[in-house]
Amino acid sequence: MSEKVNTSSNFIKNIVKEDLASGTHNEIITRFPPEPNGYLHIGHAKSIVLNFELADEFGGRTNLRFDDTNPLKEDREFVESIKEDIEWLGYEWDGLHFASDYFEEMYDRAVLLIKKGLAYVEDLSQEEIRAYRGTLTEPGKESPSRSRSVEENLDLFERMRAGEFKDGEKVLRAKIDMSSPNINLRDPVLYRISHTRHHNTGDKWCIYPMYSYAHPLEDAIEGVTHSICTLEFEDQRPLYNWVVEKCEMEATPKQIEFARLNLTNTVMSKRKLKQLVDENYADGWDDPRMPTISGLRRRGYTAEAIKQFCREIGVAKSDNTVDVRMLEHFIREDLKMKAPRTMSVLHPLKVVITNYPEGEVEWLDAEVNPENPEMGMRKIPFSREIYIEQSDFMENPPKKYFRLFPGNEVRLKHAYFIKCNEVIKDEDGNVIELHCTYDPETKSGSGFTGRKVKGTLHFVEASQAKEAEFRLYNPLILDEKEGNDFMDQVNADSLEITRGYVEPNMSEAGPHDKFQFFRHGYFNVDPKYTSEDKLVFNRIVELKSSFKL
RNA sequence: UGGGCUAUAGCCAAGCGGUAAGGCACCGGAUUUUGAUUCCGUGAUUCGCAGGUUCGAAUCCUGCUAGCCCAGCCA
Repeated sequence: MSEKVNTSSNFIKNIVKEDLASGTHNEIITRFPPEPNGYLHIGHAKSIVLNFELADEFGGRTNLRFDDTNPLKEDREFVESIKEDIEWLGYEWDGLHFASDYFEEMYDRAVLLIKKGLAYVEDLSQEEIRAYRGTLTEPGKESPSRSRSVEENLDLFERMRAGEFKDGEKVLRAKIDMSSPNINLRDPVLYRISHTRHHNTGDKWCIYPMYSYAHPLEDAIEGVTHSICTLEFEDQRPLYNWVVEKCEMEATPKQIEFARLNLTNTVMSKRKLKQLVDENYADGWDDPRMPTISGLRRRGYTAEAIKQFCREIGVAKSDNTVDVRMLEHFIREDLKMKAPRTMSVLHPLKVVITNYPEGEVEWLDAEVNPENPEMGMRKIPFSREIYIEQSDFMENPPKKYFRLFPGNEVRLKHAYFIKCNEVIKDEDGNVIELHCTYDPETKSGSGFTGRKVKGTLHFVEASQAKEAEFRLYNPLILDEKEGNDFMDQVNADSLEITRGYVEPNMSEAGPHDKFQFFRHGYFNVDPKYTSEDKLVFNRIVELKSSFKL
């Protein structure tokens, strides 16, 4: 299968085309700039696909840059998992950088700002700064520190760096406009003091730059031409441009904002995902119900399906909530030709074929994937005792029920027609076994046309069956449930674990092998819980079905 | 209510003054040894609303309405 190319347009692509046509840029350079303080999720994937494929389409380059300007929250652990996820998605970054690589240059540029009278060291406390900032509708007022001399500012800033002050005692601010209607321009903080060890620079620094100061410099230093971020940074664009200009950066990156991804039945914020993990609603960040890249991977989503989804949802500026069924569509489409078909019984019901010879096992021919004949054939056993799905039998079925019921005949996939003659129940009245007869003339592939049957069931032969565990997932979040707290929307039934049977040849299956369980859906061998003597499958997604009881 | 942004079908989304792409979902129908797949068909006289400009407007102008974001020494 060849990689699909996104031919559709979006406003960012249009900007890039214009910049190339006008000669503003000869090469496109983008970057994916995660903060190493958590795991990547499908929303990040949207940004990753956008940045990497946009540059690639126009022969440009994309850097991976960790925005590690806040050592209080960041950790090495996350840079490794982020790199792993990007690589798994199949992208190769051009340069691998850290914001912290540029701390020295950022410091020098701050000194430049001070010398130009465009930055000053603030004595006011955090609370006072907030009070002086004004409100959304009222202008702020200027701090007494604002009129400090360049010399004094230079001295104070140097002493901030030297560690002479405690956390929060001083701060470096840009001198812009305290009465700006855009609050981001009311003398924003550029540097704060934090005597915190940094995962990259150790104890070298005790002052750290703020995002709004650091980010534009990082982009400019790397020669990024199009700095793509999400909508909430729109108000910061004037500040972004101010920093690039006043710091006299050679390159002039352009910040472009797009709407982040929202998915139905899903929460995407790091805070909420963390809460689900911390309160044990999820089995870690890679729980198959999580929208994290690692969760989707464990669930069984392929990189190709995730990427194709990201390409097809488009890029725009309007708030959006994409139907999660669209994501499901792309994994079905990707696995349709790739995944071997196999029969598994998730909720077993024993069936005895009373007219089949005892002790005999015959091996039937079955296609591995009828949609992809190149995948060849396999052998499956058949004998007197088999398991079928509990939901494939009803003692008193409604109309249009094509499956097994007393007196009805159905086809067993790859095998024979069987007819239900007797229902065995336990003392509580539960159906525990069926007695059926088969018709040897109806063998699959024999060309039998004597009579037709409405239903085809899957089965697993009992003596050769291999036991397995199935983990059936439902949405973690229920949109239709209302609540003030998103935790009220957590689905109490998001995981069903069953034990059943798979075909004997499944003993060869290993972690991350993907299958289509006939009439059920696509499943992935779980890499965490599968062991030598235990096969565990994650249901990636069900097959679509128009069947309604 | 200061500033920024957004509004095209149930959900995404293209469109850039010449008469509404595409995908998902849904619903029909055909084929089917998966109630799957595949195939075929169906939905906007209309683009948040109201005016205006124009031979012609989703596209330009004016006014309104609704939603999202901003008052971290987070990113």
